[in-house]
Amino acid sequence: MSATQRDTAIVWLRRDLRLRGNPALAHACSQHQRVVVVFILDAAGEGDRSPGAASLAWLHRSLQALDADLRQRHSALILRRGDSHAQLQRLIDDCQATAVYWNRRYEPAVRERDAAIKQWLSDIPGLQVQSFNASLWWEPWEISTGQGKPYRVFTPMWKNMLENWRAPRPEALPQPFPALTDAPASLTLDELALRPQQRGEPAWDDGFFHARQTAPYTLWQPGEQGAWQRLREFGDGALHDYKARRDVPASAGTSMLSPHLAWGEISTPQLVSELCPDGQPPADAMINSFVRELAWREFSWHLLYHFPHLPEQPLQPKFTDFPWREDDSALQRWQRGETGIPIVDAGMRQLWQHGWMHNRVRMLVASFLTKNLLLPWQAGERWFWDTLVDADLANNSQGWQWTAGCGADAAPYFRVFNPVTQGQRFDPDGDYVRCFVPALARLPKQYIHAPWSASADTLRQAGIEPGRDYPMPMVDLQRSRERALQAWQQIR
DNA sequence: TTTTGAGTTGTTCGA
DNA sequence: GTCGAACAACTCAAA
Repeated sequence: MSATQRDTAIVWLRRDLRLRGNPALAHACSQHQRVVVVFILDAAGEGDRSPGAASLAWLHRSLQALDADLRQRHSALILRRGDSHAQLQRLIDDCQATAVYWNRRYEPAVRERDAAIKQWLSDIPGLQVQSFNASLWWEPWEISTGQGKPYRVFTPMWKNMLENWRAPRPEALPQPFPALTDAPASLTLDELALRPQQRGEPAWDDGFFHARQTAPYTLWQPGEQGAWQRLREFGDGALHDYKARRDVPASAGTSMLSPHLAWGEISTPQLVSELCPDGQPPADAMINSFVRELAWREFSWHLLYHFPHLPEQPLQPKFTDFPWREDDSALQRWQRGETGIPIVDAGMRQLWQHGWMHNRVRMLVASFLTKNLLLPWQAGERWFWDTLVDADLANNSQGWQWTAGCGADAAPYFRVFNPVTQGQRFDPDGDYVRCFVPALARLPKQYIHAPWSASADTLRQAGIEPGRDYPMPMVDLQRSRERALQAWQQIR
């Protein structure tokens, strides 16, 4: 086809909200004169996994940033809402498009929807339709065990990845970027009603982005530029002590790139390319341990691809009969951070205030819910899905299954985290607890993770009346641990 | 086909 | 306080 003024490509962005390292966009810009970048809000198209409230609050700002980046290049982001196929069809007509490109997603419901859309669009004469890989280092079908089966254990997969090292080559920013003339109709960002205020709710997301940010955590900056800024800060600082510091929730020693990754403002291939520029496995131990975490993300996505029931059903079938309890009021106490276990409550309150929780604490609160309270991991997974700005179907499901012990790894049955011991080990001065549970701020550090062990005198001096200022523990840690081990015996 | 080695992130107890 | 052993059995992956 000759390149005429009407030679228009549509780039359908979803969870790849960036201009750099974006294969669909790069292809469109190199092959077509006019490029229309569209985002379609299609809740129904995601099955019962449309983004949660916290994710939507992030999405609002990410789309805002993307539009600003495009406008700087004399283009713009076109916004639509509704059924993806219907909207694409309309947009194709609106701008006489000759091509539609997008980057692949791997969530079960989305895969099904996208396959149908690809089929329908491919039947339109003269329309090119192509999908690309923008998010994964390895496609799920590109790596397997010697038997040709998908990996169900991380370490052998990581060994395979190291032995067959793949150096990603992310696409450069299209230069010059094609200006958008005769822009098709677009909704305004406010019309998508992604922020709570626009749905008539209180502005509960303020704490995510402006007010009450609590040290040592800094402001989120959604969008591609924010992602690279975060990477620079991490690369200049915490990365060099990553192995030890990543476990200390009070020190912000993790990359905090997860929401940027979840929305594709930056991608694993880009990160690997930045961190391993010589095209070899990292020689540096710190970089190695961080890249290994990125490989875990790959592992999770591969698992979701090969086992699409991962978000709902335990990977190990014997757990179908596990005697989970049903207790809505206990679930609610956990959700609100009122369990009476300081580090658990600190984590749940951090989640509520910031839309994010430190990784180590995620394990602790998940272990507490599934082992000490014996509540189903699916209930925790759903809460995280709604409250995390980095909610990611594969990582969230995989992580919860791992903690519950029904997932893909050799979790010994006896691994039940003790939140007091863990608090003492990873938050020795209690800074993290003090930060998110201010009622305990004046308690000396030897009691901060177990206020019930402090004398009445000590509590009084710290200004704490148990049950009024801070709840009594909702379960006995020792007894609930034993109950969990007994429950495990039942399905052995 | 069979065998062998190994498996992210832990806790508790007793010396 | 520190340290090593016990805590089950199973599944996965590779030889």
